[in-house]
Amino acid sequence: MPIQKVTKNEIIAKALNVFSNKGYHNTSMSDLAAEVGLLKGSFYHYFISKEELMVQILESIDYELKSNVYPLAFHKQYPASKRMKLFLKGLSKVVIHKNGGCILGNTILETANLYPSFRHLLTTIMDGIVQSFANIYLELYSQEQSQILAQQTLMELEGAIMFSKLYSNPSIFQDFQKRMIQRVETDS
Amino acid sequence: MPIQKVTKNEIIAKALNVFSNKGYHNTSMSDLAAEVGLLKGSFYHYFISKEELMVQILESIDYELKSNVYPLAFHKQYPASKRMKLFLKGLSKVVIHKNGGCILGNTILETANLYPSFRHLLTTIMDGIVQSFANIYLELYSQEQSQILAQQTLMELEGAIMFSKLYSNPSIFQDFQKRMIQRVETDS
Amino acid sequence: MPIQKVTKNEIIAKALNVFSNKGYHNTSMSDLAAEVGLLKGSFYHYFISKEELMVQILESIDYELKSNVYPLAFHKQYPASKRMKLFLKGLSKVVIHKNGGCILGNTILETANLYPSFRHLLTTIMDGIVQSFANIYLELYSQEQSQILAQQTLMELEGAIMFSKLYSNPSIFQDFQKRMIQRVETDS
Amino acid sequence: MPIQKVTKNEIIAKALNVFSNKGYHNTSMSDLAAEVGLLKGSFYHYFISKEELMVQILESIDYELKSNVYPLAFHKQYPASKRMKLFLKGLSKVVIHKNGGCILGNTILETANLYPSFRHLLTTIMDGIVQSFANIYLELYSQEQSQILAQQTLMELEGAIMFSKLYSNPSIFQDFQKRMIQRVETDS
DNA sequence: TATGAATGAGCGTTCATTCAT
DNA sequence: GATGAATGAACGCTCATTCAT
Repeated sequence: MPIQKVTKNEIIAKALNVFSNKGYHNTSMSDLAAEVGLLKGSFYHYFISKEELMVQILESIDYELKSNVYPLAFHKQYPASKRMKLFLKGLSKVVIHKNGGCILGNTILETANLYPSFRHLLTTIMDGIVQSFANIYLELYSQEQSQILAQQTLMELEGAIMFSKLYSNPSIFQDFQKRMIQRVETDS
Repeated sequence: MPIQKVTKNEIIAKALNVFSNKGYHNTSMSDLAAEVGLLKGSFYHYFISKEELMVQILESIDYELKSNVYPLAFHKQYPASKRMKLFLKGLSKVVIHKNGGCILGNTILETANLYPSFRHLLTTIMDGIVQSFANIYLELYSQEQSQILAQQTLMELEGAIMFSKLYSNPSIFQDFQKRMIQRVETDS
Repeated sequence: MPIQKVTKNEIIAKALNVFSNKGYHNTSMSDLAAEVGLLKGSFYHYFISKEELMVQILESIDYELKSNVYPLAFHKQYPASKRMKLFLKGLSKVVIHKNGGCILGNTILETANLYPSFRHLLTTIMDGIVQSFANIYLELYSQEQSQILAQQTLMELEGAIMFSKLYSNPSIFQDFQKRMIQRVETDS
Repeated sequence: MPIQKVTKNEIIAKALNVFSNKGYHNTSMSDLAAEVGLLKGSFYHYFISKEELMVQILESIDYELKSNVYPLAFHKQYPASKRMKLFLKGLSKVVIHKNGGCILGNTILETANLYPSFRHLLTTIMDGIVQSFANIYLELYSQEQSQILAQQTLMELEGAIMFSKLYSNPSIFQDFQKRMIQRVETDS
């Protein structure tokens, strides 16, 4: 076998970081290649285009969430507050990158109108997150209320990350998390 | 005397629209010039750079909000719900563009880490909006609670616009507005 | 007015030469720019793409032939042999370039199946040349025979240029010309 | 022992087809590898370069013509017209590919000035074809006249193929064939 | 003020080729 | 013999910007 400097997954992980920090259009293939330690041209052995790379990043996020994060919201034995805490932690790990904000929010605002291939994946992921939140709320609220609360939660989450980024102040997002956990605490 | 084809304000208004729809990095000076009806070279008589143009756009937004929108939230005779309604309407007019979302949110996510000149203006504007919301909430809540609610409101607003854009569904943002108005309704 | 290093027509003339010598695909925009004394990027002020440049080259050939060459074949007072001689000379001047062969033949073989925009122009030009030959033959042959002979003549012309190029021997094409002139000589 | 996925001859046959359709410069090694079912890297076990591949294609054409096609023109018992018919048929089979035209004409126009290694082979082949035509004409014409007619025939053949390609009309080439056969028919 | 030619760097992508495995 | 990762140069083209006119 030939020398393998990197794996596809390593590229996806590193590219995700660069995109998070610089945005889709402001990230060049050179930036990505440099981050990975390849030449620009070599990048195309792994991904046929910049667009396809982003698609695969989003797919890997979708997979990661389905495998490891959504289940946290559906855990049978934990109370809502614990599930909320674990879910937010897991979600943050996959989707939020220091200083760069949330890859989902970033990508939605920058590209949703331009790349249908992105939009479809992004809606799938956002739907999945909302349903997970909704399941947590179901412990305390009606079906309908849970749905609404879940959507609001994700909206506020994206807003909170935006604020954190603008003010370079991570505690804004941490406060948001605490608020969400408290909301589902039943201190009987 | 030479012909003046456009005014600086006209350029700012049109450029704001283009940036809202295409994003900062994905908008070229050619795009802007074409929209305004100037040639690329002529553009530089009005704005020395793309960055400076965006700065002036943000400044004009700041000015517009201070002049015409924040006062709506401080109106002495109107009840909170009416002020909320008027304020949201005024804010949307200045800051939200059809399909393109909110220029503030877009610009924060795309550029806050890259252009300090943008960041300062954006914080000023976001602070102003939060304080306006807070003033509305003050009719019903404590100082501290109003502050928190105001920040949450703006977060959720940005999230709601993001959702509207992703799902191409303006009613998500309209529902958000209704929710905010109801929150401060005191139907005694 | 800004400094003008070159005119569009100069570019067309020089690009025609380069394309004739190197072929369409083997000619890079850098090659063309260098020939003209511009940077690659500057080229795009004159032609929006390589394809469009070739289109305009073909259009200028069509125009040149219509203006100055076809009329030679329709000259009322000259005998067929003189018209043939003048027409071949005029045609060669526009369409054949030393060592590079015939831009029409080259472009047909290399691109006719790839660029519909080229094909349409090429057929127009080839039709015009055939009709001119046919008009010369009409002095001695029937309508129908003239048509056939005209087409054969252009075929042989392209073949003769191909041979000249392959053997680096211009006299092959010159012999062809003599043969064509003799064919319409009426030595009464 | 390692698997041999293809033979050199198979590659040559398939590459000939691709080059015929797309031209030399517009055909990439990836195109060729894909057509053959090999990966790009594997290709270089068979041919050290794109140029060398084309050389071997031309050599194989030369060989094929010498083995199976030229003899048709020298057949002792057949009359000129039958030899012409068989020879044209045999020649077409080796050298002409549907839609793509004649590999010889294509390659001459595109590369004769660029690759001396091609030029030598191409002249050898063209000479061989001319001599075969000449031999057919010898039945009816003088040595000298046969030579001239033979060269003219090949020129017109290449021109006829060019026209067929430009107008996407194979009957132009078929008409040419009929004309050549009739020319040597002696209907006594 | 407006023009548009020119720049030089950079874009995303493809090229022919190499070579350790 | 076959692989496919890697190269480095080049591709066609666009970028933000400059400036003589």
